[in-house]
Amino acid sequence: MKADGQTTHTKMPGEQRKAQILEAATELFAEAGYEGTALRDVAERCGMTKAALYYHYEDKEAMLRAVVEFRMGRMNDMMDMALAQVPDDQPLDRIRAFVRASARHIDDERPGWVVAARIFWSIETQQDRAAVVALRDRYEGLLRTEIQKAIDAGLLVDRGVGMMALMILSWLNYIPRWHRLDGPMTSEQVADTFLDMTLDGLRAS
Amino acid sequence: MKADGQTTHTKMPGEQRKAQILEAATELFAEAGYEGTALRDVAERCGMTKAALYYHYEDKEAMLRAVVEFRMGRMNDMMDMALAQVPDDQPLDRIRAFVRASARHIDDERPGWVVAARIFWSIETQQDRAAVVALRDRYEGLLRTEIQKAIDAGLLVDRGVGMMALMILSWLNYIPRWHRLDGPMTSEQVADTFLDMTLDGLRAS
DNA sequence: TCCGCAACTTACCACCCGGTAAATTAAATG
DNA sequence: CATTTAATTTACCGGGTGGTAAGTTGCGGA
Repeated sequence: MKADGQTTHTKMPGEQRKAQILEAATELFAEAGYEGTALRDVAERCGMTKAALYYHYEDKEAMLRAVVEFRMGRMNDMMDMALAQVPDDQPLDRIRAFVRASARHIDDERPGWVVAARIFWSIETQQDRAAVVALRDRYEGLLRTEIQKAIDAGLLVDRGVGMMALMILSWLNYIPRWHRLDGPMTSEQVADTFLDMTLDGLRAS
Repeated sequence: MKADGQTTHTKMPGEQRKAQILEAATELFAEAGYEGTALRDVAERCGMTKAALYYHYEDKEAMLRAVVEFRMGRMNDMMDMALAQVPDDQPLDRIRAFVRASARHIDDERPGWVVAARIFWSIETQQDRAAVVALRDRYEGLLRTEIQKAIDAGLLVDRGVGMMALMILSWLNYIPRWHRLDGPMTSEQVADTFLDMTLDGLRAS
């Protein structure tokens, strides 16, 4: 029994705790990076001790792996849902759906996005890295597929699918670098504007 | 005198040493980040002791500040030189010169670029941060100026100078994230392609 | 020649990190 | 109510970090 009258720590079922740790770690990793985040801080945010984390995750890197895989999976799920609502034969609309859904995700779950886009490079283990890269490729592949379809349908010029996708993904991924959630535009509006510019070009006719 | 027959450490004039430290720190910061870099490693790469660093720089953050300010200044110099070679009344050519010079810089001095573009966020002190942000704004301002001139000359449509600059800077800044120096294209070629796409748009006429 | 100062080394400190072992607690089970 | 076990705490460790104090080296100038 505790000597003083401090609040007794409540216990939680393992599954619930793991999820809680995952979220805390996501936020902290996004703020301070993987190496910049101390396990003590993760524990504190969960209202428990650092040592207790080791009951749920083998070590720090296992935590990182879990966080990244969860976020990447979630991102792919979001994209699938967004694309499912647009007819298969409207590639331009599907591209816009992809871009919009990504931007919405950037605003709604910014820490999660940051982890999936930036922090995952901190994974050192070759095997884990490969698994995560595969998920990332899947996400990017969704966009490439639609671009290819749009080219085949004569809707877009062919500048090389890879380059075209890369340019869109570049300004998309770069949004969280400068966009403020309390600013005048949502990320979705920004992405919409960028996509218009990308499709129509900046040159005066 | 040293007890054994080890090579006596050569001394260097302060200015030269400071530059050497700056370069070593730049490379290490770019590789492992600010927090991920140990001062001992910086010292080792310079062939000296960790403690000796403190003779030249007050502390680690002062080193970071010096590194970032140097790189930002250099970047601005490069842009000035590149722009100086294009007539003032050819804003489209000047935009291309800006983009190309930036891309060349990305390949020629990648660690320096990484420090100027990413690592500088590690500066905690508000004052130092502001000074560096000012240099960054100056760089971006050069592009915005040319875009505005191009709009005024009727060469570009007006989608908002800020947004237009932001889109170009996005894919530019994102290049080092994926581009490999040993790959098939130079960053300059990539940037050239991206700029063509940005100006003319992806949509089939 | 010797002195002075710039440039450096050695030795150390306090602190924080990730990780571990063993004891302890809360809660479900019979 | 006793037992079990999942969940957690306390106490600790080795190692690496940024940073400091005090002594040492070597070169340049009077």
